[in-house]
Amino acid sequence: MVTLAEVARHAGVSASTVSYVLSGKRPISDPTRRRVRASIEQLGYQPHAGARALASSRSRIIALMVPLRTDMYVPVMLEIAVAVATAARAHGYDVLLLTGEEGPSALRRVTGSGLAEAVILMDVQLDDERLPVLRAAGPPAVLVGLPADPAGLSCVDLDFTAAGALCVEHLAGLGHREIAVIGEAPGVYARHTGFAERTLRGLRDRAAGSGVRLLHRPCEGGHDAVAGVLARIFDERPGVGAFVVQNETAIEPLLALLRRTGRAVPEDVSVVAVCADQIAAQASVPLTSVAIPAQELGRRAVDRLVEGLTRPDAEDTSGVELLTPALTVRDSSGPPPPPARPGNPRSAAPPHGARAGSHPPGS
Amino acid sequence: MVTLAEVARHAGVSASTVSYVLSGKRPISDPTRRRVRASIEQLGYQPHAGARALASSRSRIIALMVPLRTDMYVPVMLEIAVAVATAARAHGYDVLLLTGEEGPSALRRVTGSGLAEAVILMDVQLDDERLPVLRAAGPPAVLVGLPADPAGLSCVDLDFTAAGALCVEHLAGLGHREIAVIGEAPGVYARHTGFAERTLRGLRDRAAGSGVRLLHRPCEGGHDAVAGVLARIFDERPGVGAFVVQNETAIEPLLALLRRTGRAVPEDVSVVAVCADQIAAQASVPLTSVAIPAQELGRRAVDRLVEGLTRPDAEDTSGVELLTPALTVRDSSGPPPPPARPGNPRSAAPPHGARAGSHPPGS
DNA sequence: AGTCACCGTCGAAGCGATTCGAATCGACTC
DNA sequence: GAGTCGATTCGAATCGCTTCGACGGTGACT
Repeated sequence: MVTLAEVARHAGVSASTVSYVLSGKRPISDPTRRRVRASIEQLGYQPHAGARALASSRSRIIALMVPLRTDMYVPVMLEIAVAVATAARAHGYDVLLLTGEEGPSALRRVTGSGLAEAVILMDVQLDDERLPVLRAAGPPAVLVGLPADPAGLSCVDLDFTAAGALCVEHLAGLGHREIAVIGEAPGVYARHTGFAERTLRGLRDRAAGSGVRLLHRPCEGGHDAVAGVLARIFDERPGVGAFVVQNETAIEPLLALLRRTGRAVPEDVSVVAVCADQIAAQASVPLTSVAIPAQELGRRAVDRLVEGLTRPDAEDTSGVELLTPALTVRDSSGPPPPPARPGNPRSAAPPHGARAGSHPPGS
Repeated sequence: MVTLAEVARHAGVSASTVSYVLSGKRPISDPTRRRVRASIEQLGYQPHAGARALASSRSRIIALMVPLRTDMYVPVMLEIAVAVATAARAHGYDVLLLTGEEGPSALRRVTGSGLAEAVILMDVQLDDERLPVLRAAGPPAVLVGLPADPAGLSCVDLDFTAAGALCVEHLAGLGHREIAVIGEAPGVYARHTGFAERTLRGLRDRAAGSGVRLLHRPCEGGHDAVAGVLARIFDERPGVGAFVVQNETAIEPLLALLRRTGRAVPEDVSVVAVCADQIAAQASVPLTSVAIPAQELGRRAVDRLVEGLTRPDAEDTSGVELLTPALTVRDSSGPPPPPARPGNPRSAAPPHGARAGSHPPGS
């Protein structure tokens, strides 16, 4: 392995000079710098990470803690993780992957050993057990998500409340007055995961303000679960004309079930989703949706962290940053069908018909 | 920050003694060890990662390179990544997250700087540009996936050839003689991603050996693409009675389209998938499937790596390890329908019928 | 011409562990 | 009773880099 000293000898300067060429912390004359650069290139020198971390007490590593349970929002999680890694590299940092399994102690470990300078936490619970650790010995940290009490913490998240409001607004604007919400699995609410509850609040508040009736049902993933929930919804509220879905695994089952029961989307029923753009666009009916800006979330988290790391004077990096949601109109939302009139049997409850289609699809 | 020296002073021993207590590389008397342990505990000592890496030239970090494009197999990717992180921790290693973006140079960087001791590569192409780097200056590495020429490399993967064979075997055993394969996006084959081609080979070989006609069609994700592919398949081979799907985004669209065209699964058409178990189980028809053992893959990769790292004498850690696939029978596969006879209009081409269903689902 | 800044570079002192040879202390052998 | 051996523990060197104070030289200013 090539060391700083060898580079120095090769370039005919002292080790410290090479170091300063690399860090730019002191002025080095142009010819010298050129010479050193050439030697570095020629010898293929790479500074030793450990030695560097030891001497400077800066590891240039950010720890990223992803939840262990991969039962939720998986594509978004990975997208955020990749965005974090990419953004971190752009700032010269590397990313250490931590799973939730070790819990709060993992934070102490990587932080206390100087392995990581800072941490990014994903999938934050309203009352997260990792927060006390952060507030106490607090390594610099950014949460992706919003806990119940964000005081003193730095958080980035989508404004899910606004996202919920946006959905209702869109549907109400089209004329809908009865909306059903198909939510995340009950467990998600039980864990008090912030985004789910905030979305719900946004939905409810805006519904109340717009004279819209709202029905919310948590829902496990999978076809059968969705079928059950859907049946109950139509049972309780036969007049429901629009759905808001915040559960990636419920989307296709929902669309399939609507189709099978003869409800056309968007002619008979509108559907709006809160999910990754790609999923919305690829659904069997391209869905009007509020996207979860995974890339942006990851990038912002890193940017905030790095800013706090490089300028420790500006202590005001804490605080909550909520990204403004955007609703993309696709093919799944439209005005409610006209009220039932003679000769038009299909309004709230579509007609019963045979179940089978005939020719091959697309023909 | 607490240092080794402070612990030593507190325990009344020398620094080296503390070090040996920690590493166990030399015998330490019981009372001393106890005393040192107590001091460590009391002071909350944590060894400095950088210093340790410098002195021992072992960073206890494994780099994990995930592909940048997150357009494929996302859930599996994340599951493997998490499994790798978990397994690595069990061996006392941490995991550094690298994206494919930086390409081969990222390998040189983390490896040359001593940041990571070894690497795990995911999403390996048949002719991967990262392989030369590995073969040349070769840091210890394990590939998850199988390149064209695995000579001198350590690889772990599912035996996709066997997986393909297993699918055909299962369907042929049920009596099917015409099978259509809905594959990954054309781009995946164009990139020569090993697993896709190997699965295909397994399918074809076994089909040839079992007197089964096979039709393979790559397929983009999303409803429309699947519709097009499906139409072409039925056009060319009206007698197709079974599908093998290796494309997570095509599964639900396929099921939906089959339903819509009046083909019941498994009565009229059988479907077998190669995908994550969870997806197969949660599909609108629980799918008979060959699972991709993500956890196992991640764990094996780490185990191999750690073994090679701790016992450098046994140089035989290279070589290919293919996990044996297992087929789980669920609800989507069954014998083909009896040949058409008078009064039974539905055989290869189901009857044309009205499109709408009537009552709410589940009622 | 002498002094003062200042620029560019050097030398040396750490950073906090690991590791190897050597020292210490009883116990035991001859 | 001196020498030896084994079990422990200590001291010092080392890993490769950063950083701070110091030093020589040049140009400006008086």
